Amino acid sequence: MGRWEPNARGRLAKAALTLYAEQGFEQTTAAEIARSAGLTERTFFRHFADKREVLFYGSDSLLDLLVQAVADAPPAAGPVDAVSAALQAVGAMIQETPEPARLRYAVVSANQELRERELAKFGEFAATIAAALRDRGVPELAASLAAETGTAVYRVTFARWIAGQAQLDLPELLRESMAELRDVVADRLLSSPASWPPGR
Amino acid sequence: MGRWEPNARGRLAKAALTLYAEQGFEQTTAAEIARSAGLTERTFFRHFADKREVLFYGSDSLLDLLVQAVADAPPAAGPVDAVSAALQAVGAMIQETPEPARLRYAVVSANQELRERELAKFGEFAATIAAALRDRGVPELAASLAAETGTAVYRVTFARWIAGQAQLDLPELLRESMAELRDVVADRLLSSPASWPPGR
DNA sequence: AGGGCGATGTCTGCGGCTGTCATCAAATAG
DNA sequence: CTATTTGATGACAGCCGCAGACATCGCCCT
Repeated sequence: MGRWEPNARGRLAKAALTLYAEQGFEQTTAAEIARSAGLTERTFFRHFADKREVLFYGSDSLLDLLVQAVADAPPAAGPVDAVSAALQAVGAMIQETPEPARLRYAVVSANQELRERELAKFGEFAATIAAALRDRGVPELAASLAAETGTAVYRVTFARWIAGQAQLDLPELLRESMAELRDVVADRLLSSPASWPPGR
Repeated sequence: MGRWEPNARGRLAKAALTLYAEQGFEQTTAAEIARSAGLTERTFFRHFADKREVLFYGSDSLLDLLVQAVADAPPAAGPVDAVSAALQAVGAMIQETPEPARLRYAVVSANQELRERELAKFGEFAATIAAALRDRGVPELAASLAAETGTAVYRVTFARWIAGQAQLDLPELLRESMAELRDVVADRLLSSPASWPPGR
């Protein structure tokens, strides 16, 4: 056995999620988390840039999954299909262990700063997906739109999955949402007068 | 003349933008902004919840504009058209005074915390738009998807407008992006093998 | 056996942010 | 016209998030 217990990062992440869930994010100090994991506050901040980041431990691996799934899509697949497949891959992985996901979602939803950080993570996801699409030869604008739209669909759908007590299949829900989006976007300009919308 | 100079909030916002642009967000203290506006640090935090929020002074009025534009769309217009019109209205308003918008964008882009806050603001916009769509009778899922997708399109397009040195017409760019999104989403499933994407 | 290395602890300090109370001019009541 | 209330501000004290600097100490490599 080493000088220290192994997996300090993981212990901190676990302790943080527990404490945040028990007593709230704002009511929990970094020193408290560290103590709960048998470490000091200073060490906490060596492993995580700030008090929020500890809740997103492991999200990097999802980035790899996204990139891989986009790259693995058949060459003939359009950008939206590639993104859809990537999101379904993530959805399937999340669904494997729903309980931590639900707990994390509850904690994040309860706090403004955490919601902001989560949106930033989604922004990173979108940027990564867009880059992977460009690697497939998708033009810049189409790649950005497909990636941003895809993450937006994921957010909306994940919230619905949580609200449905997770009895539903997340990848299946994602496919349905993508289909709904296609219909909604295609429905535009139906029976609208020539003078509207404004502009040419 | 009153006991104090008028418009403390506006003075703080102006001083903050100037200082953030000159020396960076992190290098600027709240006390410095307050002093620059002839006030104290404590008063700064009475007017703005935190150091980031001061950069988003006035964004509430955009919310009103969005709600109004969605409500004013013709009854026959679909949700995506109503959202598109609302975004164009915002784009037109932003375009009226491009310089502050460009400066603000540069400051926000340069700092992670500020980018997070901006995403949170876009999230509020999306939630507000979705509510306005539901008031038009649009079903929950379609409203959320249209609103989130619309704000995503706005973000991508605004960045392109800025990058183009703003010689372009923002509402026009927004229309083009919406058209591109429609094409990209409609293109899905073209010539993809039956075994893909996974699932039914 | 010795020396570098990496993860941690300790100490110290700044800045963001808040609670609390005092102040004072302007609006309002009587 | 005076008394009172109100609302914005200042002054002061304090917690917590977070970071720099330095010491410690097992582990690994030679």
